[in-house]
Amino acid sequence: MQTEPKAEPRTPLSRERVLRAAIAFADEKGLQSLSMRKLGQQLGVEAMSLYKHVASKDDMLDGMIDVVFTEIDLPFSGIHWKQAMRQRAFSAREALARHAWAIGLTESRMKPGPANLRHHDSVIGCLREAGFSIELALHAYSALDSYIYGFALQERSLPFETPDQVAEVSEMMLAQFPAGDYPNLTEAMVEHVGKPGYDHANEFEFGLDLILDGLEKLRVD
Amino acid sequence: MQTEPKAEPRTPLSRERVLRAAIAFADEKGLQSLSMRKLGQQLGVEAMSLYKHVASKDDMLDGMIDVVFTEIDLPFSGIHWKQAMRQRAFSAREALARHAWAIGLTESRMKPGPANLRHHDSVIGCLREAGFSIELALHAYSALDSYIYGFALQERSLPFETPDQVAEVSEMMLAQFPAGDYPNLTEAMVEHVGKPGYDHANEFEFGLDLILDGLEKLRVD
DNA sequence: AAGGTACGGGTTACACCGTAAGCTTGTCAA
DNA sequence: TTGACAAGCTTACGGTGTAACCCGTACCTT
Repeated sequence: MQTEPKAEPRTPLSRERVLRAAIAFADEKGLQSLSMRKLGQQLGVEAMSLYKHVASKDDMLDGMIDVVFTEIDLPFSGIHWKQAMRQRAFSAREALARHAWAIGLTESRMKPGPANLRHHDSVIGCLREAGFSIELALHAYSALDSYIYGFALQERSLPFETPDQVAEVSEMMLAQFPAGDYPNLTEAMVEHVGKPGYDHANEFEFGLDLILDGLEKLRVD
Repeated sequence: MQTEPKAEPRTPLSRERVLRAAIAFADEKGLQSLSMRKLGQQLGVEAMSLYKHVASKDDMLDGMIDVVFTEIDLPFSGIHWKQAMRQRAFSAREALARHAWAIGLTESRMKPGPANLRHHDSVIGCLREAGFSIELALHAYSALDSYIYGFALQERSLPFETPDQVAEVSEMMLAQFPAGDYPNLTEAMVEHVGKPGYDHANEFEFGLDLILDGLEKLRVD
């Protein structure tokens, strides 16, 4: 039995393809259950074959993070810095919500990839151009990114997504307390549930504008 | 050979002791290398014995997080809300810096422990007492905690700790760029390194006060 | 005192993990 | 033709979380 001449023209692997598949897997099944073996299976390949395109699993995670940074808009030039920072922040929040696993990979940020560096450079450039001093630009960047990442972190750790789930979870938690244990929290949750118009995007904007308005006042005109 | 009557009076395990040992281990060796076997070894016990006091490793991680929350000061009552929030924020940052692994365990926050709930209740109570409406109190809490956690997240992912390391890392990164790739980032780093007085605590306060000042203006008197 | 029972340790075993080392095969240049 | 090389596969090793089970001791009930 001779080997067939052109049996399977399967598209060859590449770092790009491995990273995209890994991201898709993590988006769907969670970072926890992403293993080299399962990823290989998904790609129709043995686990060890992945190592031809990726130095190690950690290297793969680094690469995945940098792809996520690719999806975050750079601040647009030609518009007011505040508007540029707002749009960048929304874009970042969306990307981090889309890839909930990314925010937890803090180890990977110690070796920032090119997309990450490019992003840093672009944001600092935008602020400098708007008249911020170097120190103030760095402070502003730190404050904004801390807020953005922290919000994404909290959003990700919420045990609900839809308003229905909010109500459901609230009731369960309220029923679990000995009723008088957490009075302020209880009050807040009851009030919270009573208002169906609550939106995460609103919540995000509130803190973001708080910071942006504060920065505007500190800027040197 | 009969068994000795009172050979080893080793202190018995308990959930408390397991959690404390796990925290100490994670503080020292990192969360990555914390395994049930190694933790058991540290406690002079087989790995499986830990499961008599802890339902699973995840349950242990949940417990560890709640212990960390125990170390965060509740907002002091009897002082100005702004001061209370400031001290709480500093305390939280310290605790999260002390236990760098804690910020990454977002999964565990989906099942908040009693210390966590108590903290929530206390903060909301402090803000309500200061005259914030329920909505504004929740918005304020969200903004502040997003900032605090995000700052801790970023601080943890910095590849340096001492000012010497800052200079060292800066030079390495600058040498690695093709010199003109990231002009703004380069300028910022050069400037940054030139100023030895830079302090993380300052950076933290900057953003924190930005938010607190903004909140003060929104509060209903 | 006798028997039961619950607790807190240990032992073994299993399925899964990342990856080092070496093997095979197809492609293409010399 | 030959030889190098890239990109797959196979095997194997040490580590992981944990289910299932075993066993001595302490205490409670009768």
